[in-house]
Amino acid sequence: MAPRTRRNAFPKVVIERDSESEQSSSSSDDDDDNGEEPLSDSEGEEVVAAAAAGSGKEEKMEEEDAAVKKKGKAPITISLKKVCKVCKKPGHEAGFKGATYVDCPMKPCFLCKMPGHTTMSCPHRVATEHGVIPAPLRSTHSPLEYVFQRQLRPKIPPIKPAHVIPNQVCCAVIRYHSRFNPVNDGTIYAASSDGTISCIDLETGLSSSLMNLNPDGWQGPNTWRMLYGMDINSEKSVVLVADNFGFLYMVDTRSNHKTGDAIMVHKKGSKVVGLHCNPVHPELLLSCGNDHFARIWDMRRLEARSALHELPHKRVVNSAYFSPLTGCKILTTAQDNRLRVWDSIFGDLDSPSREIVHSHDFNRHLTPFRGEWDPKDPSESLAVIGRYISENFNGAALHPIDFIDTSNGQLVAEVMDPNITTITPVNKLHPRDDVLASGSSRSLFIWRPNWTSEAEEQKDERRIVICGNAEKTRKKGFGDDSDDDDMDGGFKSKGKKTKSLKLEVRESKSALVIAKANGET
DNA sequence: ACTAGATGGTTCC
DNA sequence: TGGAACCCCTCTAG
Repeated sequence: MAPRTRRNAFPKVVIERDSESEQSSSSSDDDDDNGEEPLSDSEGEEVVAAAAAGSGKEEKMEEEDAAVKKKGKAPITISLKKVCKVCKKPGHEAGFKGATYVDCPMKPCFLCKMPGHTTMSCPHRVATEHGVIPAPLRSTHSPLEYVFQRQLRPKIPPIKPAHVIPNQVCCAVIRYHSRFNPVNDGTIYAASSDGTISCIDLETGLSSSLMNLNPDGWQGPNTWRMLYGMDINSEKSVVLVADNFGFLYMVDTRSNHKTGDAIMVHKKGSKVVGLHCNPVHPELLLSCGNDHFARIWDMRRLEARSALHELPHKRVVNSAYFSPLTGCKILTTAQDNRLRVWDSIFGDLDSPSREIVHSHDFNRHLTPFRGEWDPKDPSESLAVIGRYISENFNGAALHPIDFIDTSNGQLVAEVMDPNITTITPVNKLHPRDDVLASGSSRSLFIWRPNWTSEAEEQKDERRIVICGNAEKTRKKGFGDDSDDDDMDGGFKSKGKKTKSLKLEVRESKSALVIAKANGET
């Protein structure tokens, strides 16, 4: 209706239908020159109309018309063809078919980022090793070591403990919101996106401010400093934090005052997202950030451009951790869908010992994924990390939590629960108990091994698939469960019914801490 | 049952 | 160098 009433001053509207023969033009000076690609000639708002197949076409066109009146642009093609929502081209469709995601064939593989195949047929997806890129031989130092690596090592049976995978949900909290930060015994040091560090006493609930990077308040985004990376060096009694402009700050935990000047540890203006103090060598600090680098620093000589080593990545580095027992290995998670492992910080650090392709290429709405070491693994090879792309699991699209042997890239276990459909980018294993805490910004789950009922193993033996029962709106056992006593530094809710709690999972030195704060406090 | 919007790194101009 | 457009598997309020 509306298009017919338009005058010559309004742009021509060409409608393309799903079948090529059915074409109509609503403009008065119709010249049928619509051989172009349906959506190639305009700004993109026509896509909306194109997607609106079926009902409401006329209303859509009226809206379209109104938009055109405002802009006075010409000409516009409205396509009623179905187009791929990813590449906007007809002939195929991407998206979920049931619980299976069908990839757009026009895009590179969503997993390994290489062209020529889709995620479904990606060699890294179907390979047993889950896509490991082996260490280059030049990482060996001497001919002797080369011989050892090549000829002797494979014959030595690896001492690999049987990994215990916490795979059953024992309590779950969905919908919580909180930003605290690391915890140390009865106190929490919190680094905040408002640029402050505060110290909170868990007994009294009182907090004191240690540092404020925005003393003048909001002066615009160019000056507002936000804290991201944080760790505590208890040996040196300092809290280390880093901001979104590439600078590192230190606060003495005894005097609760800032020590020294800010040090530029990453490219000026780039976000420093992770700090980790070496668990064995207190003088070593690891940082990572948005400038695509992870850097190893000597705490005794901390100044700009004085890093001991620079570990380059292809994309932003989400996290970087020393290994928990010897502190000799490094595990990083980068946004190029690769976990990287350096086997020895005292060896050749020019290139990673291994790159493991793994889907953690988060979209911007998610907390960045962080691969973390299993602190109980004496071989320092097991790592846990949430997976971004989903798997069709009995008709449900689930995002498992992967346990990966970083020595060979093998997927040891994938943990999931049919009731948990959310992505869990942050996962933490308990330092001694077989407990996994996993969560995102809005949810938290505690997993334990399923000893009572046998885990349902798929025919594929290398994988363990779990069926559990999570209570979606209410947690059970947490706080009432005496086993939780061993959560160092955490505090129980003393038998109270736990309703809406704020939760934060964090580690302090070697301990997993689950801090719970009642909304009242 | 549907969609807009929050959100941030990257790329292109 | 800065601004704008772009972006594949979210999540949820409306």
